[in-house]
Amino acid sequence: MRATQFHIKTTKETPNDAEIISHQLMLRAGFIRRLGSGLYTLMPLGLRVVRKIEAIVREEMNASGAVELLMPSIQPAELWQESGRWEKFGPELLRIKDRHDRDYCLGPTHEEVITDIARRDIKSYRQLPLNFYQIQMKVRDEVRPRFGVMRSREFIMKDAYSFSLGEESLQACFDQMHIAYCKVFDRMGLDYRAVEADSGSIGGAQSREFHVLADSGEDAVVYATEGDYAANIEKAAVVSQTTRGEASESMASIDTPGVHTIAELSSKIGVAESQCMKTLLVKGSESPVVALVLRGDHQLNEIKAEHLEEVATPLAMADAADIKSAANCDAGSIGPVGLSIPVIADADAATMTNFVCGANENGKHLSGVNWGRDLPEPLVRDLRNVVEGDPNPMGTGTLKIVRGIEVGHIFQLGSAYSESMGATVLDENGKPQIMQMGCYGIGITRVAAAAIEQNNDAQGIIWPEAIAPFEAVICPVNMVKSEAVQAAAEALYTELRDAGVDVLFDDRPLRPGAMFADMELIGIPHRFVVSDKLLANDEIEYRGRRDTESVVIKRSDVLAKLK
RNA sequence: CGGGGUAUGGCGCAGCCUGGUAGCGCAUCUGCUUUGGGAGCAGAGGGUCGUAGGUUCGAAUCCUGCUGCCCCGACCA
Repeated sequence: MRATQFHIKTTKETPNDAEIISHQLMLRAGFIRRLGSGLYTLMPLGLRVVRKIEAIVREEMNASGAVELLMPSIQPAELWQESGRWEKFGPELLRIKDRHDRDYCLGPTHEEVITDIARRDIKSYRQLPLNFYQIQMKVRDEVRPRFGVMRSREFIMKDAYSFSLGEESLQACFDQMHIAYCKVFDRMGLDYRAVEADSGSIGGAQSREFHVLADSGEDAVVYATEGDYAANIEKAAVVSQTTRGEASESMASIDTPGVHTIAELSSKIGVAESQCMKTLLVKGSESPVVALVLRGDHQLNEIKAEHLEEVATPLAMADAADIKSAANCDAGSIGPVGLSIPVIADADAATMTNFVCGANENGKHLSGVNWGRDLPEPLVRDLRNVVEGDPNPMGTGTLKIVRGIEVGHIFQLGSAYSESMGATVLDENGKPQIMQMGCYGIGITRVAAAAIEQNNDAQGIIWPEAIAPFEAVICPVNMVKSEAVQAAAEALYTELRDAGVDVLFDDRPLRPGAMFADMELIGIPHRFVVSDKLLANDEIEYRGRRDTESVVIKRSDVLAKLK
């Protein structure tokens, strides 16, 4: 590709509304252009990157035996009503009406459509297992789009759906996707982890997320210092090792006017946060509200809480009126003593002695409180997020926490959709069986952003070679004045193209400094400079994007640099 | 959904407080010079100041409504 026939539009200034580095660089280097909140045009450079990511994904999906198709992005409401998600999905589902006033949505995912196809086309166990995939635009009306294509309202996703007879076959499909995903991210040269994840409201089955590690990641990923345990913090189990000591203080009331948070309480009365008790009221499934009790320095894990049968799904905090009627005080003064609602304590909270908690009276707290003596023993559950240093649930080492960007998710759906939508096949006995499904996603556009988060410097982007918009660039110095440089650059361009290199020939009449700066911002992995001075010795200058110095090589050694 | 901010040429901003002919940098175009790290000089084009009202002799500026966008919060006891 010749730069004069392409479209390169870079800017020195950082757009004011881009917060993270990948967003800033993608805008500055001209990979994306914002159209509206969470809506981006993929400019020619950006589209090249996306196409390379897609190609790798497509190759590995095909190699795994999956079959590509393409489903509509507009989906009739009837299908979603059938699966029950028309009501469940919430405001993220962008709903539209057509001219006949019929309801549709813009697909945020395609389980309903693929299940509809499967139930029509797949009639016999002999056709199974089968794995369909597509690479397509998804639409989610995000509460708050941000970080450019990292969390946008329209994005490209590869989604695959497997159909199996029996759980063993489902597990095999799942394992195969796990392997395929590792190959995909390995080929892209990304630093990633496959972690255990919560399976969401559908529940039960296996679920793995693939996270690219980066400080700007929106998720917390937990891994063990020894062994290969890794999990999303939403999922990571706490193995409590503490045991309860003896009660040594008597319960007393203390005045705490204006104290509403654990931090305020801790500093006001000079007691460590870990000695305070945090009491949260949430909507219950049977009783109107349920109390969740945690050590003051621990954080509630909402996913774990939501999975409790006593707690309403989805998790909802009690409102002011609920709190008033259940605890007879306002938020900030609640405590577990004397409550007549179910009290569920985190395992670590349940081993506390002589703790401080709200008195269920505004402006008062209680100190020296002890389970069993001052209030009934609670139900004990794992309610909190793990913290660094917690023991590995697998028994070896301790846990560390890093930030990750979720770029892939593989997930056993089981019969969640096939059952409600009647997707059955006849088994070898001629009996109808519900198909077992799996679903497997990769956020294509998000991978591009994640790769930049992980690979950049002060000059700009440093693309991993496999997904760079161009593998190499030819930079002629002062080509307008030198026919020799022009001829040599053209010859090199032809040679590289003939060798199958995806090369950009920067034939714009720019000064060298401007050209180099552009190419470094754009992040092309290999640069070849052609100049009169070098040509005199039959030489070319080479510089890898990560290199700090250029090297002069023989003209004949150019191709070797790309191996 | 709650709070805050913001809207001025393609981009980034000043001007607004204290009303009086709309300005700067980048980018763009022309010419000359320059040509190994985002060139210099000279010139040029480009803005219904988000939108609808109001106040005023006069509004980018003051007031009101609306809209877009951005940030924070929506894990808290």
